[in-house]
Amino acid sequence: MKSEYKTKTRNAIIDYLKNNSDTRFTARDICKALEKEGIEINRSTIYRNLERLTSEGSLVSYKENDSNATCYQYSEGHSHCHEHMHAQCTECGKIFHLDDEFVHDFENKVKKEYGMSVNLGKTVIVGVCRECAKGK
Amino acid sequence: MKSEYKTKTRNAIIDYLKNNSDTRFTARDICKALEKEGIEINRSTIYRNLERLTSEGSLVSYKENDSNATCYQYSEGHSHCHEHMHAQCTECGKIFHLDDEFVHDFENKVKKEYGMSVNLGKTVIVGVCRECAKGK
DNA sequence: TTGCGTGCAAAGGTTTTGCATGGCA
DNA sequence: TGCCATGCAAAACCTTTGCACGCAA
Repeated sequence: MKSEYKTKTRNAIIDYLKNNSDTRFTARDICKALEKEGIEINRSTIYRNLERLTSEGSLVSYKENDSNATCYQYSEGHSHCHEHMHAQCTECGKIFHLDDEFVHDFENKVKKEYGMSVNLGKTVIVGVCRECAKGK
Repeated sequence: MKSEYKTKTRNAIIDYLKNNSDTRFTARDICKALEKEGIEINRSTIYRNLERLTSEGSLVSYKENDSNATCYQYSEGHSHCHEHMHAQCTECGKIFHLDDEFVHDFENKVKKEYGMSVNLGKTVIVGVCRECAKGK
């Protein structure tokens, strides 16, 4: 059992992600963004905090196929993100939380037809959102 | 328009992946596996071939959340992998090709409810397959 | 012979780790 | 004061790239 301290560094990171909750960032992105705000945080510290915040459920993390860096995004207070499916726009990075009934229908079909138990929390539907589709 | 040669190296890589088509490998995995068979191939060459084989559609590639390396897997002659959804078992890595009608129903629901146009080829459902579930 | 493929070495980028120092409780 | 967090430097990895040489056609 380990206790944790509240530090300026951790608050700066979580605040920045919270205020930009519709965007995903790499460790590098966050480092540079905070730097512009006059907050200099070492890259190692960024990584250590991102890892902790992710395991605490405040952030979601994932890899993109066209980049070698891990992306992080604020999870918008969805404390039960491991219980529902997500969808992400490849253009803007926005994440949608799919907690509708039809998702469970889909889940059941996959189970029935392929014998696979879907892990909702880890599954990310990939596509293009309405706004980005319009913008083209 | 560039022509391409058939080489022992490329054949060794694609044969290995073909003979282990239910498993995903990193570049490192492939390098070590072939080494055990007495075939030494430079890591750069592995990467260059994996990239080409993927763009040709012989392989599928993706990132896993718990590793920083790109995974590759033989695509089993599914030449239209960009047209249907996939599901992957987190235990054994096996990939299922979901080209059923219920997937399109799901796709339509996501479009209707969230305005998102699903990219079937890039979407991977995550879960645990029947065999791995039994094995536990 | 022509030109693509490979090996080698180096470099670039991401992420991790050890250790001393700094800061929260 | 007692620990946890941070900064710094170094290292571990993954991946890419330039160049000379090798090999397929």
